[in-house]
Amino acid sequence: MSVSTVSKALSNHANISNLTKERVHRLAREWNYVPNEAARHFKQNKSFTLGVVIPDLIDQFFVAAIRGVEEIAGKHKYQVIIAQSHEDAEKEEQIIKNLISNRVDGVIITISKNTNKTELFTQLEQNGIPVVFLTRSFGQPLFNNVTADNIYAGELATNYLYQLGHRRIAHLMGPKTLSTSHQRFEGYIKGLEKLKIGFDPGLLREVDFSEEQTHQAIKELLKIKNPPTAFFVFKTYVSLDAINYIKINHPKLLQKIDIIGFGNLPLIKYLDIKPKASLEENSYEMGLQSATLLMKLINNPADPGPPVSIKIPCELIIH
Amino acid sequence: MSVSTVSKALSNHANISNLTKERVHRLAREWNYVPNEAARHFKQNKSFTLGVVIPDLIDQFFVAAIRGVEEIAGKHKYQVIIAQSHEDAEKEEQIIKNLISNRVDGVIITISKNTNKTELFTQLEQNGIPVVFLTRSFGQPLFNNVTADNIYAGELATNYLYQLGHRRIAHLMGPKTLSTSHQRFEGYIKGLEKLKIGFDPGLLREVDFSEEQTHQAIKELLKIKNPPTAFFVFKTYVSLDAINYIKINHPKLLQKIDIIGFGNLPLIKYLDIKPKASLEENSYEMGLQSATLLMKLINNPADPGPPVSIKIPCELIIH
DNA sequence: TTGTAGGCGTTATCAC
DNA sequence: GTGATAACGCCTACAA
Repeated sequence: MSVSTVSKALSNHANISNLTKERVHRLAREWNYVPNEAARHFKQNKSFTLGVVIPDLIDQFFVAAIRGVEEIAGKHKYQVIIAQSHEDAEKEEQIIKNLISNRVDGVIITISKNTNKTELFTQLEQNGIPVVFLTRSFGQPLFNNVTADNIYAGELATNYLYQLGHRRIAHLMGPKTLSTSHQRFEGYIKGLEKLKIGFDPGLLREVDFSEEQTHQAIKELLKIKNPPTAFFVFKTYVSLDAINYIKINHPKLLQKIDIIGFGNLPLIKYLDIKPKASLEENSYEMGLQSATLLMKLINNPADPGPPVSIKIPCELIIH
Repeated sequence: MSVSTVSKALSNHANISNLTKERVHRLAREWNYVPNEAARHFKQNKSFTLGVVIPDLIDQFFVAAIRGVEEIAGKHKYQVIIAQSHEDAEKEEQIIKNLISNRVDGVIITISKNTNKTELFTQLEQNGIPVVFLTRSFGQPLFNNVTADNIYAGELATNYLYQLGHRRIAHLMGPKTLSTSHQRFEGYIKGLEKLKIGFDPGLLREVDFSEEQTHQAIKELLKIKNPPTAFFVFKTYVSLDAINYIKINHPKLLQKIDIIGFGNLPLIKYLDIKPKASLEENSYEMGLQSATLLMKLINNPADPGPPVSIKIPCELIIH
């Protein structure tokens, strides 16, 4: 029996008789034959692999999102390679180059907070490797992206804090490089406007996710003349550092201050002093959607069309 | 210029003149040439990839260990593929078969709590794919493994609880399938013996890491005639569920009960009611060591030698 | 120092 | 329904 017959039999080609197929499959099992995927990839010029590039696995947001990606990838018999940039743009560049070398069929990426060049990503697309931006994206030019409905969620949070009686609501904004930061800030502003509270620039601080900077921001904000009684925070990990700071330095304020951040993380259930509420970003869903979109792009390479933007709604979870 | 000349030039082969090398490298850069790793892997029958199979990325222990693996892999220009079994032995089997198909050069695995067959792993080794077991392992037959010094750490914990005045020290043991569970239990027993407190089987419960089972175990233990005042727990995630249960159902006991578990997780810093202490497993170090061992095995396929066991010491971190 | 040829495992194409 | 063959891109032994 020839190699080609065997190959066809194994892939259940229509031209092969059932008898032959059965015999081949039986022997393959008997001899523990394992097809060499490397050869297959090489021949087909496909790797059946998705690259996922994220800042850090310690962030439970990404863990949930990856679960969603794996779910979809598995259904398409695709593998997933996970790589962490550790919020370092250079490391990220290196990872992407590696993914190109390895001819991944598509990339899902949450860019690092320091990433400011779009060239690498256009280069990926020019190499026929579609890219989907997850949660963080650039402003322009637009790439395919799946993001939370940040603006609306920002309004939601601001509004809820107002309902709780707060009139001095501060915002800890994310790094300026991220579109996400601007969107969440925009939601905050919109919320304030609708509530007829003016925006006080004195209540705004930018944070880089480091514990020190968060502590510094809270310290400064609590020192101003008419200090905030509530904080709308870029993400829950930052909220936790904020709470820790207040707990230690202003324990009496703890009861009076309310904090809301993005990310309804599993670890919250272990906390005793919880944020007042969290914005559930549905990160698993975001993973599902970005992988679904990516698979679509991979399977229709001819017609990429204009960049797609998918917005996932957030919910306010009160703790 | 021929293909082979170019190939040699790119890999800085000795036989190529410097002039040629320079010219080739320059053009490669200019034309954005990226070598096709798939072809290379195929030809060399190597993938320059390590497979890492772990139960779940939500567990910060594994995230730190992976960081260590990536560190070493990167130094050897190896890629890392991460896959999660979600503590499901079948899913794990599927993952490993996939890794074999993809001809990974080596595997680091933390087996699921339900894994009881060793065949797959001998099969991997028979396929020339070395395996290193991380933290969890089988009793016999022995495979290469990197584990915490569980027995000594168990003694350490038991002893510390005794120093705090406790005489009724319960143990929440991990699943019986895991060698780790037995080792930690052994340490507990040894500790008790050295302290001249007899082992009371009534103070032992097995947990499967689910919240319900942990709650049930604590519930039962607090109901017995002479209930425990301290708990030595298989891992910190279980400790947290235990603390939550006590907090809700026996708030008055909270001050009197001390809990120690394996795993000095980053999330502990956000907790207000912390475990009394945690055993620092040095998971990053464990990742480093297992990857180093694996790279050694990959690079010396001729002489595998007897299975290697590496023990990483633990420290008791008091919160 | 450079070029030639063969082969790695799989699949698509075409001939039988 | 089955078999022969070429081709994918890279590497390497050997020839020139």
